[in-house]
Amino acid sequence: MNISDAAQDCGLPAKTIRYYEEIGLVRPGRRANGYRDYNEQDLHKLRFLQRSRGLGFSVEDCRTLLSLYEDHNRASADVRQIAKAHLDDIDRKIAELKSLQTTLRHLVHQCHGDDRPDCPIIEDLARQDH
Amino acid sequence: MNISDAAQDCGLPAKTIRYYEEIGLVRPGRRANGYRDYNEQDLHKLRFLQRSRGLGFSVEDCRTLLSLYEDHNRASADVRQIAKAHLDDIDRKIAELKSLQTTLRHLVHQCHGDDRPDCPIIEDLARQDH
DNA sequence: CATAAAGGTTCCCGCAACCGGAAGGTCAAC
DNA sequence: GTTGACCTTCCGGTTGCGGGAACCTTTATG
Repeated sequence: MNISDAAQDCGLPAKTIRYYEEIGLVRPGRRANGYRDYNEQDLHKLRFLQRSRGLGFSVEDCRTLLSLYEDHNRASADVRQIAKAHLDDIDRKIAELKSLQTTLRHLVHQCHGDDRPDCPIIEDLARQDH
Repeated sequence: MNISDAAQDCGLPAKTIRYYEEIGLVRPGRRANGYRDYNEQDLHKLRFLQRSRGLGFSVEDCRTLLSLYEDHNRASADVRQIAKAHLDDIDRKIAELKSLQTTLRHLVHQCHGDDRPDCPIIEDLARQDH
């Protein structure tokens, strides 16, 4: 199967698939003409990567997850630990963003947004006591 | 004022301050020996940048905000529009992250995380029907 | 059958916003 | 005078690709 069909199948751009090969994640065979040739196992991996990346795992996490996926003697604790760390990261990011959201919401709400220069947002940004 | 004192004052790393100069945000004067010399106006700008970046505005947004800050004929609508767009962006990011959070929370919760290979997380990542 | 379009290949640059570190000049203190 | 703490510029790396050039192969069409 050619790369564009594989891309269609797994939902990843061809560029991304080539990149994953370059960093050693999925190495398809090659035809006589040099074209990449994806078999069913390659496609499984690509779909796995698509899904993992879609859940926000870093590419390096995906590499580890993929090796655990293929390791039938894995400990589920290893998988769980990666997922838990990622979840904690997301929790932190959400908390940060919510804090920004609150501040910005107040500022945007206070600014009348007309053609006068008077602006609580700028005033806040220029305040000395942060 | 030397760069490390300026850094101390505004709360930005010296590396960052040099970078901001390189991209034309804050251009301090130079002493005879070539050292950067920050005056009170430069410090104001740096503090403004520190605060704006801290609220998550992109450096390019900060550039615009800084020019509005210095433009006493600005329209507050221009400031508000930037802040509003940024806020919308944050709202979207929070929504995305919350969705991931929900999914990951379920998966992490379902995995017992022991030394057996049986793992709902891996099974989900390997599922065909996403 | 010739040719054009659509696919494939490699390679290299660019993004955002810096950080780390090397090589070298300057300054204050002991 | 020399040590150490500054300062300078420059170069490379980060994450995860995307865009595009230059070139080859396959397929469709007149």
